[in-house]
Amino acid sequence: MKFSKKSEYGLRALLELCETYGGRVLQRHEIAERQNIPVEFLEQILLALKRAGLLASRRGIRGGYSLIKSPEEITLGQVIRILDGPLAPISCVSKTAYQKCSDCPYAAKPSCPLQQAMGEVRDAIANILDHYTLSRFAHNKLMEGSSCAPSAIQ
Amino acid sequence: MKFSKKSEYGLRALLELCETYGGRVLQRHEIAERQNIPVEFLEQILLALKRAGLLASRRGIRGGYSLIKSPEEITLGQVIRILDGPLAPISCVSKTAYQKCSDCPYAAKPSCPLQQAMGEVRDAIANILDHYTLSRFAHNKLMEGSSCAPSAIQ
DNA sequence: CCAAATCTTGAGCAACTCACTAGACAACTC
DNA sequence: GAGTTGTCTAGTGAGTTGCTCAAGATTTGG
Repeated sequence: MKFSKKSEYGLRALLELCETYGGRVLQRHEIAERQNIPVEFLEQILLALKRAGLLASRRGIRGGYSLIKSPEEITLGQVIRILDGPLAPISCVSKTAYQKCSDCPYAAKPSCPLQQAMGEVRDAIANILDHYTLSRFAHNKLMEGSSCAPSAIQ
Repeated sequence: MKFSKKSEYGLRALLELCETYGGRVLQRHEIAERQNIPVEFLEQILLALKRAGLLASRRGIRGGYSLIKSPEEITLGQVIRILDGPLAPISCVSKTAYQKCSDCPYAAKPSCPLQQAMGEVRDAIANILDHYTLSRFAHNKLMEGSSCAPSAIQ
């Protein structure tokens, strides 16, 4: 039940691109250095985000990437779906990539316990991530004392 | 962002074991057949659940597995954590298996955007699964018309 | 127009994980 | 003590993840 590095890197890269939104372009190595991401891997991620219409790019010596959608319009859910595929914890509850369970004895019946439970989980995840805008996401970076404190951890 | 087959099979197996709770034991092949699960794989799952204290087993010709905790006391969250590991979507927000991000530039800072967002997701997932008891889970099987209808799907 | 810097594309790969299999062994019942 | 069950350890093939490499296309500066 993990998100991939791809999503993580993608979101961190967008954090940088948010900062220069409307201004200059960022080159892949700038993003890579600041965010500590292997540059060739980052490239694949940026290209995927470009194909999805979030970024624009320019080649050549003054080239680089830039956000072309407002950070208000982009949600974490969109980004993760682009890079990681559907959010649903099992595919029989996915709204974007539904697939019937092949081996589940309840697949044919009117109600499946697993579908019921996992559907709730899917909705909860989507509800958060599809309403979490990039601008709110980037804003967190600036706030102080909002606690990553490892005190609650064990 | 998927749950493994292991968790799925485990939950489906527990559905069967719920039915005979307090009564007779179930043999692995009975569970395997009814739930359409490869029997040797199921075995590993049942053993893990046994080691975690949810099941008891008996060897020999009258052997088999049985639930030893009440379905009211077992939650889906417990089961999934036993079989799949922590629920957290990235390990720096796990409460049961925290690990500091190695490469994240915000790891040292007072607040990390990713941690903030993923923490919310973690809490939402845990909130559902840690309050979803096995007895409520098993109950869904019996209800009619609660709709797995693929109408809302695309 | 040439050369350097950048993005673009596609292929490749080592390590890991997932889903499952196999086989030797231990314990229980009749 | 024979047969039937669970227990344990190891292995394995397919697929995914995370990353690298190399050959191109495009832009700009000189």
